Amino acid sequence: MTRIKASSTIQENKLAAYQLCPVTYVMEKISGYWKPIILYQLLSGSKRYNELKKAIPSITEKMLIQHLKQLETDQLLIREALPVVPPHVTYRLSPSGERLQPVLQAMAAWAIEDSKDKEHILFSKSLS
Amino acid sequence: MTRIKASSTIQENKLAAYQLCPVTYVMEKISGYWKPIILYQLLSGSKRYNELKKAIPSITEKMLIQHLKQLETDQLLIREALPVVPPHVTYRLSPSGERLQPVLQAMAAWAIEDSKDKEHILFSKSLS
DNA sequence: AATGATACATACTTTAGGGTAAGTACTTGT
DNA sequence: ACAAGTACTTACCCTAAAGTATGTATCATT
Repeated sequence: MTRIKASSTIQENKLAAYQLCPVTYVMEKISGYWKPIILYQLLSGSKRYNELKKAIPSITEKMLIQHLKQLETDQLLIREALPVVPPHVTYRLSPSGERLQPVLQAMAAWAIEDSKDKEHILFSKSLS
Repeated sequence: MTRIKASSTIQENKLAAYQLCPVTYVMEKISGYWKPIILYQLLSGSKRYNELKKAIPSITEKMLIQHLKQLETDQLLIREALPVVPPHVTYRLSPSGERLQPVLQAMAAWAIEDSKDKEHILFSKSLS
C-alpha cells in the first residue's frame, strides 16, 4: 500500500487547517477521487468487495481496497470478514459514515440541478 | 497556469463516470484540496483576492489564483475587476455556486459532529 | 529613486495519487 | 491436474497536482 510521508509542507498545512476550517476536516476524510463514490455506493446498504467492484466498474482493484482500507482507518466504514473459504467480506458505513448521508445527498442533488443547467446551455448552443 | 492533458486513462474514466454518478459530477467541480475551502469562504459574501489570501493563510498564491480561475471557468464563481490602480478584484459565488451552500454546510455540520467524537476519544485516551 | 500595495504570471521541482500488471492463498468443481 | 472464484498484495511506473521562488504592471507615497 502506498505510504504517505509524514512531514511535507502540505501535510503540515493540512494539520493546521484541519483545526480551523470544518470543510477542510471533511476533505481530509473524503477527498481522493474515489472515496465519495464508494461511500455513495454504501449508502444503499452493506456490500461485498466484489459487489463494489461491479458497482464502480472503472475503479481498479488497487484503488478500491486502498480506499476501503483508508476509509476503515478513518472509521467511516466497517469491514466484516467471515472466516470462510472462499472469503466473504462485507463493507458497511459506520455511524460516522452514515452521518455523511446529508453531505452526499446534497452533492447528488446539486449535481442533478447543475447538469440540468448545462444541458440547457448545450442545447441552445447546438441551435446556434 | 498548469494545463491538464486531455487524454489519459483517468481523464477518460472521469468522463465516463461523470454521466453515471452524480457524486462524481460534484467531485469534478469541487475536488482539489482547496476548492471547497475557497467556496466555503465565499459563502459569507464576496471577497477580494487579498481577503481570501488572509482568510486561507496556508494556501499559496499560485494555488489560490489557479483554483479561482478554475472555479470561474466552471462557473461556480464570478470575478469582478474594477479598472483602477492598484487593481481591485472581487470574487463572489455564481448562482450555481450558491446552490452549493447546502453541500458545504452539510460538510461543516458533519465535521463538527465528527470531530466532537474524536475529541472524546482523545480525551479518554489521555486518561488511560 | 526607491518602496509598497494589488493582483496576478511563469518556470521549475517535488510529491502524492493513481494506473498496470502480476502474484498469493485457499478451496471447490471438472 | 488445472481452472475458477474470492479478496486481496506487491512492485513498478507515470502524471497531475501542489509547492518554491521569482517576476510583472501600474500608480501613490516617501
